[in-house]
Amino acid sequence: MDHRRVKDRLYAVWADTAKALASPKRVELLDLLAQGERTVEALAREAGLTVNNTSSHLSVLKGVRLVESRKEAQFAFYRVADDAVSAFLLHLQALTRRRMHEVDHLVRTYFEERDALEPVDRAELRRRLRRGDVTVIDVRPAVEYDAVHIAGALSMPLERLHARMGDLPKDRPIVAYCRGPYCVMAVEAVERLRKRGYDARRFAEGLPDWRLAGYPVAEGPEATNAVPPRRSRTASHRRAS
Amino acid sequence: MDHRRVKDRLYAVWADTAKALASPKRVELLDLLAQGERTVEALAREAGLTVNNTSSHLSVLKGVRLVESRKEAQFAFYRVADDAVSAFLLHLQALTRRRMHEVDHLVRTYFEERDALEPVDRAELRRRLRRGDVTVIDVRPAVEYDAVHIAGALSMPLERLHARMGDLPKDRPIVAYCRGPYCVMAVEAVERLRKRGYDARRFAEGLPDWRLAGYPVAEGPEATNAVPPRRSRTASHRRAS
DNA sequence: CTAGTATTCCATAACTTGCTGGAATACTGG
DNA sequence: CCAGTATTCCAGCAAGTTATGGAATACTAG
Repeated sequence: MDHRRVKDRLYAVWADTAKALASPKRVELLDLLAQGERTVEALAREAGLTVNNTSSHLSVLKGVRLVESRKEAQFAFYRVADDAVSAFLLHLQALTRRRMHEVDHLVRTYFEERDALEPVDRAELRRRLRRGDVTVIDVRPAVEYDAVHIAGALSMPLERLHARMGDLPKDRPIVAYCRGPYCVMAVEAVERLRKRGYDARRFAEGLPDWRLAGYPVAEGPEATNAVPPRRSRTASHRRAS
Repeated sequence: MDHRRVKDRLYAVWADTAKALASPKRVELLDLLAQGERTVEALAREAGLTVNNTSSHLSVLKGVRLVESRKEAQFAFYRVADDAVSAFLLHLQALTRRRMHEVDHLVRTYFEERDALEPVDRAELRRRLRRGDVTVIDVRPAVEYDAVHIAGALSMPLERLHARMGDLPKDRPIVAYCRGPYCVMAVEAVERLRKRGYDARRFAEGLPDWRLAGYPVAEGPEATNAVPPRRSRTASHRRAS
């Protein structure tokens, strides 16, 4: 058996996986898919791509088994193939953190503003959620909330924040979260809430981090009475699929 | 602040990291560096590249901070920038495992042979090493042993295995390890040992996995008396640098 | 069956990357 | 200071990748 040939194949296959992530738009698509499954057209719209192009990026991701698809009527729904894929994306982001700070002025200033919003870490958020002395809001689009959300969180998509802000109690702190540590939505939400006098902070990470840590999540739409619950609801711990 | 611009920058930076791993040869170089620092020329030789080419691949890896270098006399020594990088490489390999099986005939048959060698997992190896009822041999080149090795292991590079085989006791099991789960050296060693009647098995992973799990490692050359120690030697647990 | 829609497939053009060989740089050992 | 060695830099070519727009496919609704 020729060891050199085996080695070359191994490295080639690993590099193929990396190659699939070597395009900004594909990373963006995966990042979106980490929030829940979506159609090609939805992905195209959110990532600012043509449908053609999106389709071809998706087929690259599918080729290396990072995503899977199912067909329903005329729609193709894509999703990440495995929790390991979402976890891998988080590793990639963590690995790049240091360089991000050094390299990019635009991003650096954004980070600095972000840090002024007193991020709450995972353990603290969980503690406070258990004690019930915090209102947690999910500012991602409603479809993403419906797919999975932090158990006990209210759905308050950024675009409807203004309208629903009145529902929020002013006498206890609010924590907003969105897609991940680099997602801009929670930052935006916290800024707006603070302007209105709320005691708002942002969750330092996002839904995928929370879920992959095995912390309680729930599925489905928000209960009709939109009053902040005293205690967190049913916790469905799930471990990788 | 323009969120779309920030997003594009973020995804671009992440993709750049992935891009650095999108070449088989660069993955191979990183994989080698995960075993310890090396000069450009040594890397070129082991990966089967010209020095020119190696240098340019290394500068790509350095550009995204996956590796660092230091200059000593006329030699440039490269090393992995951080334990997180080695860990990331392991994730990449794990992520690709399923596809590896499906896709590649050459590799698949190799895997099948490998599994016949009754791999020992990390926890079991540690248990037996503690009890002292196993001889662990490191079959990587001596330089890699000197850089870091499993505490209590003997250095028995593949090319010198034949000569030193007599030193090994026949009355207890031998476990061979090398660079990682996909490294060919331990397989080779176990095959040869079995032919000579030794009770040999291979460690399912490799040195980086062991070290990153926080299990005891040691540095420096082997003690002069090459007799298998009854108990494992000093254990230096280290956590990321 | 027809019109319409969602998606994928394909050919093309602009661009990027990897490899090669030659030249430049920087250090060592006399 | 000189010859030799290790490494990096650079120009040029071959190969591969991305985005685009048009065509093909497959399904739904009527």
